[in-house]
This record gives sequence, structure tokens and C-alpha cells, in this order.
Amino acid sequence: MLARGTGIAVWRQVAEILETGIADGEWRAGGRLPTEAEMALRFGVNRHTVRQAIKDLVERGLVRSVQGSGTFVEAPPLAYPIAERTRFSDIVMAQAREPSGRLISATREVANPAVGAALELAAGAEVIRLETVRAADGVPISWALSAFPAARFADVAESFATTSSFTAAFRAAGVADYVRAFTRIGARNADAIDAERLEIALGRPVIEIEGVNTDLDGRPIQWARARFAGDRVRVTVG
Amino acid sequence: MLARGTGIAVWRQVAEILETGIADGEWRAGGRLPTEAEMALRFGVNRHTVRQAIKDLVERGLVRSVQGSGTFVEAPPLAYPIAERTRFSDIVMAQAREPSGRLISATREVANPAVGAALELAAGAEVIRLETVRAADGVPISWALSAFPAARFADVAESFATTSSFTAAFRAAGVADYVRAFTRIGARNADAIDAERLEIALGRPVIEIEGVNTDLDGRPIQWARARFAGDRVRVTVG
DNA sequence: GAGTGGTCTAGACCACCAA
DNA sequence: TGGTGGTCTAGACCACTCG
Repeated sequence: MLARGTGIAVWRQVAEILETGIADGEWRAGGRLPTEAEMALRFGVNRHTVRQAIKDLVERGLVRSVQGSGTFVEAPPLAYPIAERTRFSDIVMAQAREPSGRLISATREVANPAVGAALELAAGAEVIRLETVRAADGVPISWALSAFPAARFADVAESFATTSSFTAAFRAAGVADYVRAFTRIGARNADAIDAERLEIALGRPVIEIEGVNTDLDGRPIQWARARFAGDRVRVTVG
Repeated sequence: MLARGTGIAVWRQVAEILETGIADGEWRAGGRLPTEAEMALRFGVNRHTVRQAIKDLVERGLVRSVQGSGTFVEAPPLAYPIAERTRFSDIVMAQAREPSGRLISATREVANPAVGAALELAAGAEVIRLETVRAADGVPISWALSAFPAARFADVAESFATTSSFTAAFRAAGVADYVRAFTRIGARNADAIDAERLEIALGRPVIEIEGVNTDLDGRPIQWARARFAGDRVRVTVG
């Protein structure tokens, strides 16, 4: 089982065994690993050595430890292709996962210059500003700050709150289809807000995507800045 | 100094103190922190507690531990804006760091379909394929796989090997200026090759950027897929 | 060879979760 | 209340770097 004194650290071997077990489906996504004490006994190593192995898996995004509860297998990263027609729920469902969304806050306010320009609004025009979190199988994938022209989408907050879908909210406002007109991408490390919204540790990688959607006449209908949990998605563009 | 029994873990307090010291310039980029044993003594904690604090800083990319040598302060992340005219050396020098480059391999071969299409080459046309690593102050920032139309840039490998600059290599081939025509971005975790080339740990975040440069007539002159050390750069697009 | 970080063990207590 | 992961200490030995 474990080869000692081979130059390969014992904790790496333990991590390797656990990783293989996860890959082989011995523990499914969302499932719980044996307790640290149990693994220490099983592998014949100290509990701290098991902890070091688990810490490695946590860093690599394979498992998640919850104090008082256990260590759980994380779902494999969600493939997230950004294209002209990107629909969160379609992407998630295509991978046999359950999409959901949550409205954090909704306000109506005068657009700041940058957002106003992106939405091609007159100075002083109002927008509906939403903060939302989107998840797959209940695990947060991204959180976003969105702005919609208030004149056209006065009820977007209520629509999203009931349907968890921007597509549905647009349809309710008479926009049957829409496309992505502009995309800007960057990578950052999670700040406190990212960490809280996405339920990830401070400093974990976050992919930031800013974009504008337009209706089929080319009129901007949504500006959004979304931050994705880098460990849970594989974002591709192009 | 340290407040025990306050609900804030001692190792976090130690990490906080070290982080503040780094931010305040007590230890400069590239400088060495006190040894683990010395810090344990100074803070009145066990060496393992210091190790935990250091591990946290390592994960967050603030310091780097070298066995047998010490723990060193990492340089702050390099701001890397991707724009129509992106020149590695300009970006690095603008931040008072020293750019360098290294040629890993150079081959001449028939373009694969995807690269051939990106470069708008006829089927069967040849490309020069380069593997390069780029660094700032000697620390690897990115490594890239590039392809150039062999017909126009037969000597690009030699040019790059001597100048460490694609801009210079293009100029030698009669292309005085060029622009970025296409960009695709994604995030991944370092595989073994990424880790070796970038001198980072397996699984650290890597930002992948695929792009095509064209001359001012719009003819493609370079296809490249670059992978950036996510801990060392702050890539922005748009 | 002296000094550094890396690994492993051992034992204790705490904070948190679920029942 | 019992079990879980989180923290901290203590001590030992190893692997590596550098003069």
C-alpha cells in the first residue's frame, strides 16, 4: 500500500490513493470521505499526515473540508464556453447538473458613466441594478452585478426572483432572443465578497467576465460583470 | 503581539504580521524572511505554527519556500493588459522589471488544420513552431507555443534566440508593426509541463491565452497559445 | 558540516455540526 | 452529546543548499 523511504513523501502517496479513489468513483461528487482518524488508521499513518494529503486535495479543488461535518468530494469543473448565445441554464443542464439562481439585491438608480455608456443610455437615465448568484447542483458557480435599462426592464428583478433566469425575464419584457455583443475577461484572486458569495476561500482564483447583451436589433439590454469560481468552472472563449 | 484565545487562530496572526511586514517593505521582493526557527522564537510559538502561517502566504503567492535555503518574498503580480498592440517587453519594462526570453525548441513542420486555418495557410503549408518562455526579473511569467508561416518567417527562431523579442524578429523579416487580431482566453490548472516551464507547483492556476497577430495588411503572421503563471500576473483584456 | 526547510509522529484541546 | 475537522505544541529525523 504505502512505500516508505522511497523518496516519495507518505502524504503524497495518501493523496494519490484518495485522488485515484475519487477518479474511480469510489466516492462520488458530493459524497463524504472517511474521517481523518479512520484514514489514519487504515493507511497506518498519523492523522496529521492524512491532513496534509487532504490539504493538498483541497488546494487542487478535488475535495472540500467542513468542520464538524466531514470532507466531501467536489464536483468536476463545469465547462463554460462563452459564445454569442450563452445561457447559464442551458450550459449547466447540458452537463446533467441542476441550475439555480438567487437574487441578492435589487436597486433602481442612475447609471454610472461607464455602465451608461455600455448600455448606450442618455446621461442621467436609470438602470435596474441586480446582484445575483448562480449555482449548479446548489454549489455557487458565479456571482454577478448586472444593470438593465430601467425604462425597458422595470420588472426584471421580480422576473428573475421567480424564474432565476434572465432569459425568462427578457422574454417577459418582450425580448424573445438576445446575443452577447461585447466581452472582457480577466483573472483575479478572490476578495472577501467573492469568497462569501461563491463560498470559496480568500485568494482562490476568480475569473472575471464583463459583458453586454443586446437584443436582435443591437440595442443593449444588459451589462454584467460576473465573477466565476475558478476552481469550479473551465471558462473558454472564442 | 499575539492575542491568544481570541477566536483568531495564532497562525493567522503570524501570517498577518508577516504580510504587513512585506507590504511595509520590511522584507523586499526577492529578500529572505527570518528562518522558521527564528520566527518561532520571536513570536513565542511552535515552529509548526510558523510553518502553517508561511504555507498560507505561499498559497497566496506572497512568498516562496526553498528547501535548504530559506523563504523568499515574491515580486508583486505583473499587470498584463491584453490589447491590440501587446508587447511583452514594453509591459514588463513599464513596471520597472527586466524582461527576458528563452527559446525551448524550434521545429519546421506542416501546420495542423487548426493552426493552418488561423494563419490562413493553404493545406500542407509549413510553419515554424517555437516553444518559448518569457520572464520578468528572471522569474518565468509565461510560456508559449507559437507558429509562424515558414514561407515568410524562415529565420524567426534565430532572430528570437538572439533578441528574445518577437517584435524584433518580425522587423527582421520586414514587418515593422503588427496587431492582435483574435484572442481566446481560458483558465486551467497547471499540468506537469506548465509546472516545469513556469517553475510553479502542479495545479496552480494558469491563464491560457490563444491569439493571432496580423501585419497591418491583415495577413496573419503568428498564432500563439500562451500560458501565464496566474500567481504572477494580473491579466486584463478589453 | 552547519543551517535551512520538509516530513512524520504523538498527544492535547477546541469549535463546530448533527442528531 | 458524540463525532468531526481545526489548531497548537513537542520532538525527531531527513533532504537539501551553501560555504
